[in-house]
Amino acid sequence: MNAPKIKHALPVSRAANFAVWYQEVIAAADMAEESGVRGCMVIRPWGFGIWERIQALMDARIKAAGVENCYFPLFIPLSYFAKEAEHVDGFAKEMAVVTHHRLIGDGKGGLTPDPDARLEEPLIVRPTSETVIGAAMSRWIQSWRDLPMLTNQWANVVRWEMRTRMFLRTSEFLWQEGHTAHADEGDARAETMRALEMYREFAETVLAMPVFAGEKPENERFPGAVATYSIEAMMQDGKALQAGTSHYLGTGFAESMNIRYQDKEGGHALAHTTSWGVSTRLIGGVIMTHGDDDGLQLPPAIAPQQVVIIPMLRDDDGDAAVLDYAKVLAGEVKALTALGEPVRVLVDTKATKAQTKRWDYVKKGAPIIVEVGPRDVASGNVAVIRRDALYKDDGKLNSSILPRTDFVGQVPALLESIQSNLFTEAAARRDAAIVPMADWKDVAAYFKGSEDAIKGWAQVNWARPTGAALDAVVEKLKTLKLTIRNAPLDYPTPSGSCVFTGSPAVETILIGRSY
RNA sequence: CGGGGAAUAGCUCAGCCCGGUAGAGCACUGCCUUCGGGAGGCAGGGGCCGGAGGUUCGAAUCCUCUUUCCCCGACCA
Repeated sequence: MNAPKIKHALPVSRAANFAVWYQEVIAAADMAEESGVRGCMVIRPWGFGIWERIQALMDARIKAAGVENCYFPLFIPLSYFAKEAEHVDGFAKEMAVVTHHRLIGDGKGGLTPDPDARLEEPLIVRPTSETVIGAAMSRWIQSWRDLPMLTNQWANVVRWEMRTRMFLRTSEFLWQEGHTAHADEGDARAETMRALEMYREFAETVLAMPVFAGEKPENERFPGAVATYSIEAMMQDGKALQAGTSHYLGTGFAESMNIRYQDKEGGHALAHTTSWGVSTRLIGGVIMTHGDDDGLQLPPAIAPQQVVIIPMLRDDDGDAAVLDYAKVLAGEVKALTALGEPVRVLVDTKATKAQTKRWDYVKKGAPIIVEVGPRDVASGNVAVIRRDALYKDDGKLNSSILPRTDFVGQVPALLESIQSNLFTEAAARRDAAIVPMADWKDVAAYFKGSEDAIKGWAQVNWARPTGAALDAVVEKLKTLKLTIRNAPLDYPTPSGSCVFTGSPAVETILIGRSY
């Protein structure tokens, strides 16, 4: 092996320190930064641009399913929360509470909540909106004719997490929460699965992030849910990321929020509700799925700019011609369609050095970077860099010179190929890191003392133990910092016995470390 | 909530032990030479040293109080 020496764009590699590398990508790509407010981040234009792409494409899918967007208040009366016991237990420890509505001077030049302005009933800053939306549904739903009621909101929520990491777990995060009410269990469960499949398809085709859609074990259920499903992605360090969830809530929330309807026979019945969401965590998933030692790599579908044109300006008389050439090129590319949408192209005319810009966009993960200089103006060429093929075999930057018209003709295919390459590579990495195991001893030996090694997941048979038996399993896993990720829906029913209980297995589960 | 740090220029930090005119690198501004793997030279701009008290002729530095953030553990999209 004599691997060529490559000068990478980031000071830290994934192999050297994955956690530091992750932070470095976010900083180098100008995605987000610490805000000075505990656990809360400032999302910068490039990072927010990615979120806007996610929003646009997810929102289209949500609307296509007949779900309507609405908006509910940021504040939830404490009493709403108290109605659903399990739910409040699950969230009580991590909620921000508003207790006053006015400040007064503290006599020392500062401000303090006015004791006379204490709220009669404290308000919770929403950690999720089942309860307020449930209260609204209670008003909106009278008859079987009102069902199903399919709503969604794009919002920020707050969970007072102890430990935060940008995009993965922040005190405040942005998400979409779907809330639906149905006449019966069958219809509600169908909606739960519909949302789960929507997330699976979105993760794989839009984010190029392979995931397993499956059911979470009982101990990992959303507080108050009857069944919780997730999509689970594997990051490049082998850890799992829960990238989206869909819950069948049964009639528990309907009971506590009084969501009842009159059925065709004139009787009264409780609605069956669901909720489902994905958050800005998806961006963290994209970073850890596709990022490399040169920074972020964006799937073209969510890249704020898919083609970035960098004019090589020298601050002389030749600049005007280079700029004109770049603008003509941009116009040609903009007129194209790729992945079903007009191609997003940027001519970066900022008065900084072209070389600096090139590496800036490498770190930001722009799929295609095009450099045009005086030589290209003269020859009718462009210099093209594919972010997913940055280096040649000899370790040199892989910049290919193409006639401009040839390049323009190739753009849609190029973007589509980058999109599918990213998925293929990620899927290969993930599949190589999933090991089927037949015995608990094997699992323990495999994961023992491997804090830093990329171990991925174990795939084992499972008998769905409950109660004390399940608790024992969870404890056992905890000693190795492992959790059950989910039981993938597309795994066939196994024939062997459960690695934990020895009972006949009913499904196959994935076990791994997680974020 | 337990255990560690840290707070000084836009950023990363030094200075503090041993009080005496506020520092470096990067970034930024200007000029010159460069330019397709992230350039170099010269000259500049920029600070209430987290906040409040105290000790002292004099405090970034010593003392007291306070606020906030970051990292490591139990909870989570």
